[in-house]
Amino acid sequence: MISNSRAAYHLHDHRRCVGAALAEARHRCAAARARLTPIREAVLRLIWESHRPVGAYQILRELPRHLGRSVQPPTVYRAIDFLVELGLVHRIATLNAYLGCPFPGREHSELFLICNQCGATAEVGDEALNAALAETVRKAGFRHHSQRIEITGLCPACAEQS
Amino acid sequence: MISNSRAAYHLHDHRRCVGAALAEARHRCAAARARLTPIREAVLRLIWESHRPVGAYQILRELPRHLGRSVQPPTVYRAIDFLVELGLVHRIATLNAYLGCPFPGREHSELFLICNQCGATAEVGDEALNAALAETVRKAGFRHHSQRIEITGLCPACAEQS
DNA sequence: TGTGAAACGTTATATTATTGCAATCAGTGC
DNA sequence: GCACTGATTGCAATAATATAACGTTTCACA
Ligand SMILES: [Zn+2]
Ligand SMILES: [Zn+2]
Ligand SMILES: [Zn+2]
Ligand SMILES: [Zn+2]
Repeated sequence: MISNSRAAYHLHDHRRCVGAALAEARHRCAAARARLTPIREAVLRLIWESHRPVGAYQILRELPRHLGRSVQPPTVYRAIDFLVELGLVHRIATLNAYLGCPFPGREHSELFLICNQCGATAEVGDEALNAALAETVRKAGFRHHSQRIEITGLCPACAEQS
Repeated sequence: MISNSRAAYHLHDHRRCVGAALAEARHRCAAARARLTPIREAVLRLIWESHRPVGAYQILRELPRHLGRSVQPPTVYRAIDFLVELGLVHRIATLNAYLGCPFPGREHSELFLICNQCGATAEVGDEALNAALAETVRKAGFRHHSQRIEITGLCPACAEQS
């Protein structure tokens, strides 16, 4: 099992999260012969400002802080699509929002733990869970392409307060 | 494990699906002292015309067929919200669409198998899977309130053709 | 330096969902 | 029956999210 729940829900050195995400982004772009343009990097940095999913129009509003100028919706959506395509960012469908992937390219369950108190969202990958899910799906006669698991509840930090 | 994949993906007597859904709706409304008004019933019937999720504005466009007159978006959304609240309908977040629940009130995994060829979508409930998922979530220190699992791929019927 | 594909700018529009308030309706107690 | 009350619906406007279409610029590569 792989998870970033420690970082997502507790005080930590978030600069390391950002640094790792950017390094990984550069690495994966190079590997895919794709370009991490200023706009794409600015969007990625903005998404990585927290462990909370960010909406496209929030990105649109706040991008000038990172980019020095404003852009139009298609530009933001193109950057998001690019980052999602490369596996650097996930779309959280129930929130219509986007979240940086803490471990691009590694074992994935597309499993997200969304705190509905503070909004912090962790990602978990679990091989055993994937196997159980695949088996359930297979029993239904279904050919499995992609999956997405969104859990809402209380993160450890918020649960402690209540 | 409970599933409606047989019905969802193959030829069957769909009138039975509709009849069961309506009977269940009446039953649950009575139990909750809620009213299955003509609008709500028409929306439920429309959603149950197939095993494919239906968008809110598609419902809006087609509702006159069932209701004899047209309505405005808030009316449709209110009816949908009511049906979702009662567990008679599920929202498929990745499609922004709504699907009738084949077994309201029973064991739920909120697990949907969406065929991206024909659009037919089955629902599965699996206690073992729920347990595995709950355990994974618990290990991350998260307090689990609700879940939603959306799988895309090929249904048995479409897989056979390819 | 040319050249083609990728990236971006710009305008407009599509799609999905909600707010706020007034009018109406259904049941309840008298 | 009749007033009261909360639920439901009508209606107009608007918010929030996402995409289409097309021209221009940029950039890797030859
Ligand atoms: Zn962090
Ligand atoms: Zn990820
Ligand atoms: Zn059916
Ligand atoms: Zn269901």
